[in-house]
Amino acid sequence: MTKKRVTLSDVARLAGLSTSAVSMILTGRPDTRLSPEAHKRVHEAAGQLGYRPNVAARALRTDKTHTIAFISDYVATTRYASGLIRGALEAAQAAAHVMLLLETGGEPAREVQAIEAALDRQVDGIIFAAMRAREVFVPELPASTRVVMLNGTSSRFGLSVLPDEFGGGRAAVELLRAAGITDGIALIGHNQQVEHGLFRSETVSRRLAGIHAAMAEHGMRFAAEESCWEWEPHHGYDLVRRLLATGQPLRAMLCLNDRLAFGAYQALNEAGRRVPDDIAVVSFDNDELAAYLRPGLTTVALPHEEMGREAVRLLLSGAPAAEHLIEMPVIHRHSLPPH
Amino acid sequence: MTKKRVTLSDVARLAGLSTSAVSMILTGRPDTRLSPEAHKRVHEAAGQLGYRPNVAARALRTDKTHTIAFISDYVATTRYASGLIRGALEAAQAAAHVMLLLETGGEPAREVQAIEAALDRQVDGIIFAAMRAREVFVPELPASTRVVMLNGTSSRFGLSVLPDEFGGGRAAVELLRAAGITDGIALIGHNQQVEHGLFRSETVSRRLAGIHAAMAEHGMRFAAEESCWEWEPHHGYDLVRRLLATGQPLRAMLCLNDRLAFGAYQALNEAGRRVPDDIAVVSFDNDELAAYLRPGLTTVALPHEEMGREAVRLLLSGAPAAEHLIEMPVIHRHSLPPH
DNA sequence: GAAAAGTGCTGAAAGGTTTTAGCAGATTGG
DNA sequence: CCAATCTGCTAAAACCTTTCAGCACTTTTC
Repeated sequence: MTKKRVTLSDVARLAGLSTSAVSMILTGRPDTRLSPEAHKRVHEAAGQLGYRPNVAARALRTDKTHTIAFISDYVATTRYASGLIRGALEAAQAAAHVMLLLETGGEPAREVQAIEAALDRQVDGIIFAAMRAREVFVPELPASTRVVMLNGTSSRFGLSVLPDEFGGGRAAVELLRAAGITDGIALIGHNQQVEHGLFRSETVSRRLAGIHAAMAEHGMRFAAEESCWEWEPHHGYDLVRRLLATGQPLRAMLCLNDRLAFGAYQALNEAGRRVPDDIAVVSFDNDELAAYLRPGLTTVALPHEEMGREAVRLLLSGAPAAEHLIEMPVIHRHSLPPH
Repeated sequence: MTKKRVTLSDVARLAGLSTSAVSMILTGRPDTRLSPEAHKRVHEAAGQLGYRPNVAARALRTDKTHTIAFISDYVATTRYASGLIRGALEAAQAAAHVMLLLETGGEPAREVQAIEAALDRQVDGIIFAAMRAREVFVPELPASTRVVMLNGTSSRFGLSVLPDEFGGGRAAVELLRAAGITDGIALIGHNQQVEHGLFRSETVSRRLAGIHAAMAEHGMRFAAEESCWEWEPHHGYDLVRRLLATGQPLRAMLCLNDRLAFGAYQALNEAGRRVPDDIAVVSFDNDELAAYLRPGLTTVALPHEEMGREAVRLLLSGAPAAEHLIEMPVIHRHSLPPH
């Protein structure tokens, strides 16, 4: 019933060698001088017994666990999380590592607990993920611990992975231009406070900066800028309804995220305006929603999976502190008129 | 720079006791006879040094790691995953455990790898989660390993957690009755094959069984049953469009999931039918979508978080093999007429 | 009043691995 | 031919914890 695990010394016994020899051969140390014959015997014995090294024992000796910790503030509240997690998981698996998932709810006390839990298990590195990009508080940590910030920044840890929001902002404007739309554009979700960095995330202000840079470059101006604090569908709905009621002529809506765009669709629909013929819509994030809308929403995607992958690559590669920007690809669907 | 970790013997030295004594005191063994004085000194020393036990060393000795593995076929493809994961994470944390996340893509080879990776780390138990409830293939495993199936079943492991789909199906029908709707109901997404268990998941057929049981009980019959294989928004859209074109009088749509309902809304909208006044909609899952629709979609929720929580509770409690059904709560929004 | 149980603690073993130092014999360099 | 180097391998230490057996008494039990 309770089959004992097969250990190094079992293999050694079967191969007729010492455990040291077996260890060296199995771990593939380069400078070893053991005979090819010995190698063969050991591998055969290991295979035959189905030997698997005991990670705890190995960790004790080497301080390496082939395990990383993914500590995030929220995992489920936002659909964004799963992309980051999946990307990270994929890269970890590719590097033969395993991933510990920890959630803190953004509470400092739980952050400390999570870090301790991770450190106790001697993880090889920690990824700190924020679901909304922001400056993140990170508790005290031994200097030797490798850390990368994912979708967030920290003054203490310079190695971070962020979406290239500035480029994404530009891309959205270029999309409109390419469709021949240079005026009658409304910006939905814009928020004055954001630009001044008083409240919201760093990345959103970069998104706006990219948008404004591209507009200025081509001498374009928004026909309207509608602000709101939160970016949920009903905010988009309210904003666009109000905007349409003004009777102002409009050719496009540039929504700051897909949920706002979703609300915008609802309002446009109610008003009998057809997308994209009467009015075009461009947005950000590539939420799951975007594909469900009719017509499909053209949007500048948050490259969550790629960000997750890059984060663990950086973590494991020993890269120096730097800010890594991941391109935001545009997802072409049908909310822009063909050109 | 490289501060060495503080170890048990550091604490022992400071407290003026042996490591054994310190170990006993710190692990809080009940039968120990060490003096209160000693307890005090040890706790003080440990606190002062910031001692944290080395989990690897402990695991080596005790075979307990306070770590569980969550092995799922897909984590990100479906939004369902995050609920399961969050629930599991929450319960694990509450029990001072930590969770390893592994993904297999449903491929047997990767399943084997995932299990080995977990076993190598001597996890205290494994949760096998399926994103679509189904019979799951689980590779060979030492008999001593505790396993619970989450949102799926396995012939080999009888301990499983599933949504109470039968009850959920009944609840949906009761919802319609309570709103005074007993005829003119269309079932959207129904699939003949499903009921015969030829293809799709066990749980979906239970959902249908619950629906039909409740209908039969009240002598109700569907005015229409529209079938399709996949349950994405555009399927719902097509189905409902076709159905409306028949001109058949209808009072409600019972959609088998929220994405179908989403498509149904689009088709109803286009046809100028108003929800819930002209026609009511009830659905299943409580997808994120459901809250975004206007009017909000009343739906019978998949209790993913609670399922995740229950799974780790069962895993850690040593419960015997059994099928645990979690109630599907109805989420009242505004797609049914008030009564 | 002898055996048993209690007291407060310690030394050593065990758990499975990696790594360092080293051992005897063979080969090479000068 | 002596020393140095190479060769193929092993013994033992180290990593940090938990647990078992015991020590040298004192107290209780019948």
